[in-house]
Amino acid sequence: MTDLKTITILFRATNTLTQEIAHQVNELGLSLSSFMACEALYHKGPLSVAQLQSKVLIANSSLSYVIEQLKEKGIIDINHDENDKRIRLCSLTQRGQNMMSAVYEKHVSAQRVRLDRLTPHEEILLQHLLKKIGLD
Amino acid sequence: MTDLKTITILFRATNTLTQEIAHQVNELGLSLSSFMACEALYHKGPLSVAQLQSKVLIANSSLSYVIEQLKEKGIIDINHDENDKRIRLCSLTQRGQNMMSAVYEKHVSAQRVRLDRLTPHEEILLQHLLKKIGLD
DNA sequence: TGAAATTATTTCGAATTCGAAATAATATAG
DNA sequence: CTATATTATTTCGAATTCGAAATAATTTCA
Repeated sequence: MTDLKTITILFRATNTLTQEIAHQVNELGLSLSSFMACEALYHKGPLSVAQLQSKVLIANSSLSYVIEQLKEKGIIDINHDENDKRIRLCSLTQRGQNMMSAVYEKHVSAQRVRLDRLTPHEEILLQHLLKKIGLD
Repeated sequence: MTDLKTITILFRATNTLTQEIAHQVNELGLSLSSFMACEALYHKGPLSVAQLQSKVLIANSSLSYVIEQLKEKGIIDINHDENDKRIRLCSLTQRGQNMMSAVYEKHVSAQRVRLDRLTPHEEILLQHLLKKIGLD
């Protein structure tokens, strides 16, 4: 192998999924980044800005903007950590919780339709291969 | 399989590569999208805006902006098609050609270091699996 | 202790991206 | 032929993203 065909295919596949998910969450009035932040909070509970950043894969300055958006929409709350006043903890509001429970299963099934083109064995294999090239 | 772990891993891997490539091409004063456009022209020769769009994976309105940037930098030329005056053909200028030949091999080797963590057999397999989930 | 380094987060201005509407040229159907 | 539909591309304004610098709190260590 001497070319970058694999990267082309990787970018294309990611782009297809990204567009599809973005289109779906845009109908909730959320950007993809906002939705990913909500997803993380939905699964992990309250997280600091830095912890969120490691999930959402955008620059810290961009995340500040995203958090502001979610706060304005009443989807998340922000509380400062008692022990370390630099840290701001983000958590879903009741409204945010409700939105995610109303929507998340549908989101999963829609994406699983795609992933289920692979056998379980193939899917594990794909994860394994992607991790190999994706680690820093 | 019932979760979206695979998508998480996919997005992460793509993000890692994207960041790395973007960082490298930013040093040439190019955005990732601009570089991808140049890459396509470097390999395929002159392309219409629509043909470029299918390579670069951004919205047509965004591509107009990217093309304008590249034109201003003297990296591409734009000529209208004789047969169909709607079509604008983009091609690398001599300056653009020179830039790409000076840079492209280094770009490939840098990315191949990553991809060579896979055996050739694994790489083919990865391509195959990604195509399965990535097709529309 | 207390100055210097580190960590967490935000602010700022600029660059990139988007979707929807506009423009312009070509193709099609009546 | 000519009105209509389709195709190729750009324009517009708004949203999102970025990197670098700023701010603020905590830790380190001399």
